[in-house]
Amino acid sequence: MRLSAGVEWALHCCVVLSQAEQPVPSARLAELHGVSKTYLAKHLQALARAGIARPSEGRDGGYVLMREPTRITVLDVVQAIDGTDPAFRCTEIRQQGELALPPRECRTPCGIARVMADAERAWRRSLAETTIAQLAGTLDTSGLRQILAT
Amino acid sequence: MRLSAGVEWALHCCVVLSQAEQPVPSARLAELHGVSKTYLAKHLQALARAGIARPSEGRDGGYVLMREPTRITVLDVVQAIDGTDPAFRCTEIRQQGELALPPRECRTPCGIARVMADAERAWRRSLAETTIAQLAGTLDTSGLRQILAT
DNA sequence: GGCATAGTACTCGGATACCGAATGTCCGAGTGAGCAAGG
DNA sequence: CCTTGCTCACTCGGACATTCGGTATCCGAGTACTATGCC
Repeated sequence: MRLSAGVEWALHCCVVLSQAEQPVPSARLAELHGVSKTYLAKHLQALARAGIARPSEGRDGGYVLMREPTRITVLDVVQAIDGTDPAFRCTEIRQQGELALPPRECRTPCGIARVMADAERAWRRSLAETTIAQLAGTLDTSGLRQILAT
Repeated sequence: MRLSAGVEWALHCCVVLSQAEQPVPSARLAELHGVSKTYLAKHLQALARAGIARPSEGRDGGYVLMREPTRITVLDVVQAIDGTDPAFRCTEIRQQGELALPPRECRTPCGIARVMADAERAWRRSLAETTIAQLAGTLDTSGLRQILAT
């Protein structure tokens, strides 16, 4: 199980955007973090599709957060980049092969799928407990604000 | 984020093995579940490397669980197949690019990495709460035992 | 009848192709700001 | 001085290569059972 590197990029970008008063272009965000400009742009598009950031075009354009940083959770960003599909997908192999169960015994979810779903719920609940604002609060943002002003 | 299909296969196989009194060959396990024999064999090797199942060779050989089903958790199986590497890997981009932090401010883990690690801990804790024995207890094993006896 | 031995069929194990998704890159369409000219 | 139109640089957005891990397969090495022949 592997999480896309874009998740890390997007989270850092959201922290930066939470401190910015003006739109920040994707190329600028990439420079600030030392990552690929074009590939970061792709992930920022995902943030826009999810309603987390809003792009503005033309000169002096860039991305702006659409909600207060206190109302954007880490889970929101992770799901925007990585999608909302569950990591574990039950293929119902209990209905396949020699010891296949009859369909009428499969009205309730497979026990294995239930355990995996519970674990992912716990994972999502944990991620939803932290907001972008809290992340920004854990680090010194004075230097960040100064750089953004220029 | 996507979990290997082998995880589902391995969990089902462990449930079957928990009900078997004799070694069960990998090819037989594949038939029982209607999955690829050779690919399942690969995952069973992973279970063996993790000390969950033990293979015996030669005729009438096969796999046997190495511990009581009550002492094998779902997490054990998931980590045997999927590995123990965390899904989120911090690449320390806070030390890269224009707003790189000085190394002395990076003695403690990045706040983002901490949040992600906490979530994965919650995920693992949830998976560790269920054992193979409990999974086997949720379904009717009479038919399974009968098929295994033949 | 008991035992040694050779045969055999069955098992696992690692080395080898294949495929899809994540990663990374490029160029074109669109837009807003700024400047210049005219009133 | 204000308005209006144009220009232009800058932005995003989607379409196009490349790399890597998961998926799937095959054949060889090794072993335990079994049948057979001998004592």
